[in-house]
Amino acid sequence: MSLPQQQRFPWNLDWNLLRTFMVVVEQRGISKAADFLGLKQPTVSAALKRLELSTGKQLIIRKPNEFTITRPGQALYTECAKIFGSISQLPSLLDVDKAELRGHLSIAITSSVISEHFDDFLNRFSQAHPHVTYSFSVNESEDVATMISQNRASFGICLLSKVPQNLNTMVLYREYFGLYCGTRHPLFHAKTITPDDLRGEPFVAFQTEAEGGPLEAISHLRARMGLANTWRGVSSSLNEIRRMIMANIGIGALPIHVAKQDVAAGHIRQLPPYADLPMVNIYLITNPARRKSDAEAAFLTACEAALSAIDIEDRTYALE
Amino acid sequence: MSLPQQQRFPWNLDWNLLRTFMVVVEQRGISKAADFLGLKQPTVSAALKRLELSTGKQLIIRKPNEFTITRPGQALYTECAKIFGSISQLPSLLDVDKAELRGHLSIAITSSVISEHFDDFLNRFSQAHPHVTYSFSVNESEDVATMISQNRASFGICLLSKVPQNLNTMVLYREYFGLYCGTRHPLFHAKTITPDDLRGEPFVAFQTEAEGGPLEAISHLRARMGLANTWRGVSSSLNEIRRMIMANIGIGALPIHVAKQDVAAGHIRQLPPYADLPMVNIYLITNPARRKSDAEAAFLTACEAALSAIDIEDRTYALE
DNA sequence: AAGGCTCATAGATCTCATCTATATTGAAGG
DNA sequence: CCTTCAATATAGATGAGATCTATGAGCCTT
Repeated sequence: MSLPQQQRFPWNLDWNLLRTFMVVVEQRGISKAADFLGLKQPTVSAALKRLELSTGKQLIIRKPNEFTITRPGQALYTECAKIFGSISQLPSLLDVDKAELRGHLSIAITSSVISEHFDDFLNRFSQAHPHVTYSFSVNESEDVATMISQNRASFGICLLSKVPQNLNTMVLYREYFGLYCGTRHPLFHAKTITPDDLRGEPFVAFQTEAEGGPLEAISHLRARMGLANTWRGVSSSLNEIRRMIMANIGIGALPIHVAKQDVAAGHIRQLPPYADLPMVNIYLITNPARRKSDAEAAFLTACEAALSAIDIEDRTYALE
Repeated sequence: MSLPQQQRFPWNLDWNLLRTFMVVVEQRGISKAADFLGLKQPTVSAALKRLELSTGKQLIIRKPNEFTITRPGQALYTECAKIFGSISQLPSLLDVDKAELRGHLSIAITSSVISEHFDDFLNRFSQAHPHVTYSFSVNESEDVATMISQNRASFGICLLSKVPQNLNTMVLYREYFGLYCGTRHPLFHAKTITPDDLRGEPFVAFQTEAEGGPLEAISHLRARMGLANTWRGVSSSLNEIRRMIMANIGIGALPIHVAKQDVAAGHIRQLPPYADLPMVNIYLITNPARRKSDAEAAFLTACEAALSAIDIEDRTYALE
């Protein structure tokens, strides 16, 4: 449970000590800093000692005659001064009018995005800002990335075969893909299924399973299991893949957290393998060059907050 | 004495509340934040209330059912997240090796820089870093600025007629210029001196007193007092101006804090006017495009700290 | 209505930053 | 060599205030 010491640092640290340290450096002395701060000398002395304990570095060499700031101390001072600057500007930053947030968000998204977390977040954001409007355009992942590059939408949500330059990305969630067959498939009612049973089976596939695409890993999985060499059905839409599996056009891959309810309802059945399944990241991408509207900025901020609060493990959708 | 409320903000604020606020936003709730922080709910509730009191803004609308972050709250969260980020990176930042700072500082400076504060700072810095070496090249202000633009020196110290684009500047100190005459000048022993006594008097001048130069204000002063139309001596060096004044080549302007000791020693005498004297800033200029060495970065940091500690009023050299 | 969430409030408690007082250190000066 | 001075460190007392427990109030669900 305990994180490495490095990670805990900002939590254990008393942030006010940074301000005190800044003053000590600027006033060149503990006594002078104490005067400046309206405190007594032992107070500041103790504070500095606490900070040195937290950082694990000697920051200032202080003797009756000497007062020298060590190299770590110099570096720390620079940062403290910056932080102080940010905090100084907070009042004016907060002085935005409280008018209802208005504006429009155009979101480019792929069909296969299914995430409780994201729906939940969207719900909360729309409740908090009832005057923000939304448009969703559904596209293939590649086109989503292109639209964001061309600044034609506020954000994109899609799969990525490689993280593009010039775009900011954050991982919304992760999913695993498993193989499934429909009720009409002979294997659906088999007692046990061995990997060999899949040999030569026809299959349906996402267009993005092609070599070089973001779902490339799925085609590797198929190759590993020895399925047929060519597809029998193809689509870029998750819903159509699901339809084709249930219609028994072929075996196909689905995100297991999406398939789960269909499995529970007895519509489809998962096939081997059950471990080492391909994992895929679903990204929210933005164009840093875009001049963001208030609504877009607020959305991004809220989204970052939401993602910070949830560990990536908890946004990794696996069978529990 | 009391600064505007805005200025006091970073001092009055408990910086740790920023961290708490960040968690409240990310966890979407006071109770959840309390769990996360290992505290109890009323504690966090009180903390948030304190923060809202400090900022003077409602940050979160919290009711048993509702949890909405206001616009100021959103803005604050963004900043808090940034600050948290900086603090998280502190440990690695402080992990610089403690080896003695070495390196060289090449400083381009004008002749007329005379400042206890700067000498004092330089002394302390050189004591703290005995292995740093220095070279001073004395040039006219304009050339100093050019050298820095061309990245041919670490820093420059000079007068500026206008603050240049593309260079960072900070005011080292301010000085006032007064008019002086030497012992051999008839006015030196006059009982009283009226402004009219200066009419038509010959004078000596800094080259930078020319129209458009940084000391332009001095030529305006001369015009106001009705001195002769053309100069009798000119130099870019303060020492030579001083020499010419004492040699009675003409009346001349000197920084009053520099002239003070000569006045006290009976070498020169100040002439009217005694008020509304031209004020001049002496700048330390740096080239932001320069890739700074460790020594240069440390020097700048230390210099910023020193300047932050001393109010500009106290770096304004006037007769006290 | 009852139960279960949420957050706010009140009062008790106890931690810990701050204080006063004193010791230590090293330099400067008689 | 022994003060004096000016700085920092240490020790112990004190008190403000952050934290706790306990309770109340509002709102939703069952």
